[in-house]
Amino acid sequence: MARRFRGESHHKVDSKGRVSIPALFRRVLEQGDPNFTEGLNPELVIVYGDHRRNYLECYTISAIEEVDAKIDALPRGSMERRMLQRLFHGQSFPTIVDDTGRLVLPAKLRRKIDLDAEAFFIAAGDTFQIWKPETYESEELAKTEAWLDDLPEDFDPMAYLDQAGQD
Amino acid sequence: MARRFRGESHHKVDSKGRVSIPALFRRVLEQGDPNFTEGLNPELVIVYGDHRRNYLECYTISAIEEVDAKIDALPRGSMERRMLQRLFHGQSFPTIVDDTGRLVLPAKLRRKIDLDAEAFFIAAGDTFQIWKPETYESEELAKTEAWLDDLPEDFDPMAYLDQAGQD
DNA sequence: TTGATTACCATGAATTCCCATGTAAATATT
DNA sequence: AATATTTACATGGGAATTCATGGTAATCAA
Repeated sequence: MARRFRGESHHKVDSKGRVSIPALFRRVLEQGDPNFTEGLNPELVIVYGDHRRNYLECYTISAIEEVDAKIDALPRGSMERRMLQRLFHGQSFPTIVDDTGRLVLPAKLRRKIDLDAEAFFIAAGDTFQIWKPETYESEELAKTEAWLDDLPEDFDPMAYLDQAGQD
Repeated sequence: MARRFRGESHHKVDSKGRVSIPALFRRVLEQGDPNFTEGLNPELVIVYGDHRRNYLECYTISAIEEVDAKIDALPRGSMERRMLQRLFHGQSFPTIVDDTGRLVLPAKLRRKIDLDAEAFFIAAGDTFQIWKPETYESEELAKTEAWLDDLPEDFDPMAYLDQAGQD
């Protein structure tokens, strides 16, 4: 298993769409790019999805290559394959970290998630996500709260950990 | 695996059939043309298929060479071989990117997919497709919706990714 | 010779490149 | 331990380049 992203933070987005990538995430992007060498800048792929998705999901090169391999393994012409191709090949944007550790988000992507002066970064396993802070707060947190509310008062989410391997 | 096409975008088609190729796609076409050198323009092959296909599928030179090799490997005189030859050799159009990064689509090809003032480009695996925007939306998206409707409310298409390796 | 195709030139907008600065964090030095 | 130095980070600005698109002239084809 490759190195994981961890952490969350806020960063300014300037008028050209430039936004700093959390420094810790940069280290992971570097390790996840087979072509990366000291002095160079790592590449990555931003998957933005269809209108229902309101955040950007960022993949390291090796993470996206794993996905590509899985898609290639699906039968040609199958609906599953078409769907996943549309998402990962069509609705995505390949890019590279710049010399100052920033990402440039094209206007199209910013508009899609309604991003303006500030972006929220949060790790999610072997990818990380970029949200408009307000969206994240209202949408994601609300979802989590609602979910926790359905559980017994003293329920400990850690319980799920042990369940995981057994399915 | 060669560099993949990634992304989607809309471009104007002028009265002469000229249409800009997404800049990122051009880089892939360049890398996929064994004869390409700095200063030159890459070649590519557009497969348009029979009357049932309503989009154009564009191959890099190396991608089409792979296809050709596979066809050559089929037994002479076999139906499979004849079918594939008709599609890839007969119903296709070899061309070249022009100096300004555009493709010139002959009237015949435009008519075939009923293309007029605007074209939609979308990456799909190691090729990219050119659609009339309206066709793409109605046809592709409708198909998707119908398909999603058959699935459980909260189903995540991503689940197919994990399934993929196991079949 | 007339409609179509190809080659050249032009331009505004978007994107990339290069350089600059303040500040926080890490390391070295008395 | 306290202070000085260096290094890494986050952010900003302007110049240079690339892109998408349109137009006109030259070349073909029949």
